[in-house]
Amino acid sequence: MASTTIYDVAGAAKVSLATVSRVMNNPEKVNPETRERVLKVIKELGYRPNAIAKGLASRKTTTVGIVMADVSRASTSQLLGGIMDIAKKYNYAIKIFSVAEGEDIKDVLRIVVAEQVDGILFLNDELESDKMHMAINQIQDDQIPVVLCNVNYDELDVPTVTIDYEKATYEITKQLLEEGKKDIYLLSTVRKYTVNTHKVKGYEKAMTEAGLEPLIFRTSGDVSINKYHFEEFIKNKHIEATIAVRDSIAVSFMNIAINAGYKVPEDIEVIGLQNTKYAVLSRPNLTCVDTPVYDIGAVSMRLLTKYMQQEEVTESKIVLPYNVVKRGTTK
Amino acid sequence: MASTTIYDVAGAAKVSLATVSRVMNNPEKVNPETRERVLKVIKELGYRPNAIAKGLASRKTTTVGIVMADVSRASTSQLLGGIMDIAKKYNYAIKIFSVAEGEDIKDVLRIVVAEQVDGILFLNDELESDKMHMAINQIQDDQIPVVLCNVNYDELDVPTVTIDYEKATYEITKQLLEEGKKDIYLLSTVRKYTVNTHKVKGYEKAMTEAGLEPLIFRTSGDVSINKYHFEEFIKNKHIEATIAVRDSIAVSFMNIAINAGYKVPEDIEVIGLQNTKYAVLSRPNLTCVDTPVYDIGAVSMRLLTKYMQQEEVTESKIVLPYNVVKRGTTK
DNA sequence: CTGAAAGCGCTTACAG
DNA sequence: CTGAAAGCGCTTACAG
Repeated sequence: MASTTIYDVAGAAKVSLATVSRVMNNPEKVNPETRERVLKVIKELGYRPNAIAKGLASRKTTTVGIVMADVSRASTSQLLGGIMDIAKKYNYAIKIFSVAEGEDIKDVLRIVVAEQVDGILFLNDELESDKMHMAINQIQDDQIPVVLCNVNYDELDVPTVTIDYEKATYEITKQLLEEGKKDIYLLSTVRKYTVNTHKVKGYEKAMTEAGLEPLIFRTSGDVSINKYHFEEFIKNKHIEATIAVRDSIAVSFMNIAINAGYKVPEDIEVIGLQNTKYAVLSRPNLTCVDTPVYDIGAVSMRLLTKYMQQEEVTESKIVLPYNVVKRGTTK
Repeated sequence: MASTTIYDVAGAAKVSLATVSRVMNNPEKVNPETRERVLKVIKELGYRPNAIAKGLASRKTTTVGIVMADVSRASTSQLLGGIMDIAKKYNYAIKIFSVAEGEDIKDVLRIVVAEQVDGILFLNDELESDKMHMAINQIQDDQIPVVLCNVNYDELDVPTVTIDYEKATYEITKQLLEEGKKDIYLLSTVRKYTVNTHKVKGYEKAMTEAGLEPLIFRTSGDVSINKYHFEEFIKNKHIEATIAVRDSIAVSFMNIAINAGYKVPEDIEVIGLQNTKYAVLSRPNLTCVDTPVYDIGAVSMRLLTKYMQQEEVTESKIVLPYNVVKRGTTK
């Protein structure tokens, strides 16, 4: 069954294809009566313009490209949730692209550009920083709007939507310090993500201001690996509180600590910096800085639509607010 | 900076655009010397064919459409992981579409079709069953290949990749029965997903065969809701074991049970039917039927490529194997 | 093996 | 307000 084209509609409505096109794109330029007649035929035939042909003729595909490292990561899929909802609202289609481990971002980008997207969203921060810089320069040469989503390179002048992870971590560390805690560890990852770098900075600032040496323990994001790290860690260190860059790391640590005989929060307080579903499935439930990942996705997509439609943008770097959710792992 | 077109390449290589096109699509039809010359220019100019123009001219977009209810659900994003990896391997681009709560699948489908995808993948089973049937009929009328991914409508003759949830649940229930357990509850959802229907069937079969009345407790997938359900549940029932359709439900139940004074697995055994990351972040770790969600995504994408490229397909309904991972919540 | 030409299904100045 | 025509960047028979 060949699908119906603009010619079919034009024929049935006894107008030229130009008029049908206008009815769809500039209805105000068409005589109301003609317009109604065409609209009726469109509905009868169930006509929908071929997006590919439209894209070629108008040189706008109404499609955005999303570049990410790993879809299955919880934050990525939540970002996607926000992005999809807003994209739907503004009638944008979404193409997704992954950068595999070891693959060159620039290669992926050339594909994205060849796919003729109207704008690009970079998700998260698992992509190597220096390559990202080059990649972004390249896109900007191509004149195609980009927004960075949940990642922040301070030194780059690129539209960005994120939260102030440094401040969040600084504040939560300070709260622990004010309670009189001293042996506060930051549980971070071995691999250096820019977002985690900001968290480390905020933590270090708070500790240093309090005259204390920062205590950072780096491990893997993989539970089956960090488990062993934590078993050693807990044996050898005196720990009063931990703040983890990811909830799953916080929960993994807490489970090991409790199994080793510690009480949470009485002996050790534990805090996560995300507020994912892990936080409400742990026992006790995890206190968290709540980072609005869905919103970051939604806002970044909205920002991108502004650039694509050449609307005026007053703020190109948007920082969303966060808040703290107190649960059972803190006093 | 306007991007380079096939004309630029043709000009620089002193051939016609037809030859450039052939070099890219049917290299064997081009004289080796000419081919090398063109290839060299392509590399120099960094030429990549405009995917949109190519799609229009060839009526193949090398793009697949993925239709889903909710990206942020863990199983969806894992399916996507498998899909993306295989799609990349076969050079397919991916467009994602969501069906919002209350939205008509047919409306979404008309968009998908207008976007000119070469094939469609339906993810999971959150879409209303009767509407799905109509939707699938519609696509098949449009002659566009479809594969169902991690969902199975027995009564529909549509290519499908899934696992045998009924058998898996039957077997795990039987194992508990053989240990002498009788008060074995199935924790399912209030909303009826087809996949869960299969799980219920397998469970009921095992219980009935053992001469026992099936014991099904239905609750919400939302932890903040099912928590209260479980508090009542545990007060009023005698429970020896539970099997949950989702890991998060299993963990949520287990936390309530332990807080109420029960020991797991001594008093109550708990089993999940997914094996997500939740299973290794619970205390104790959750015994699970391990369902290979990534693989389901990968295999379904591979199957779809076969249909799109008109390769011969020997099996249109693929059932992947699963296995059981014993951890701390069973004896 | 190679090129000229038609066509994919639209949009968009340009006339009228 | 409407239509004829050119063009978007490719592919693909058809000749040669």
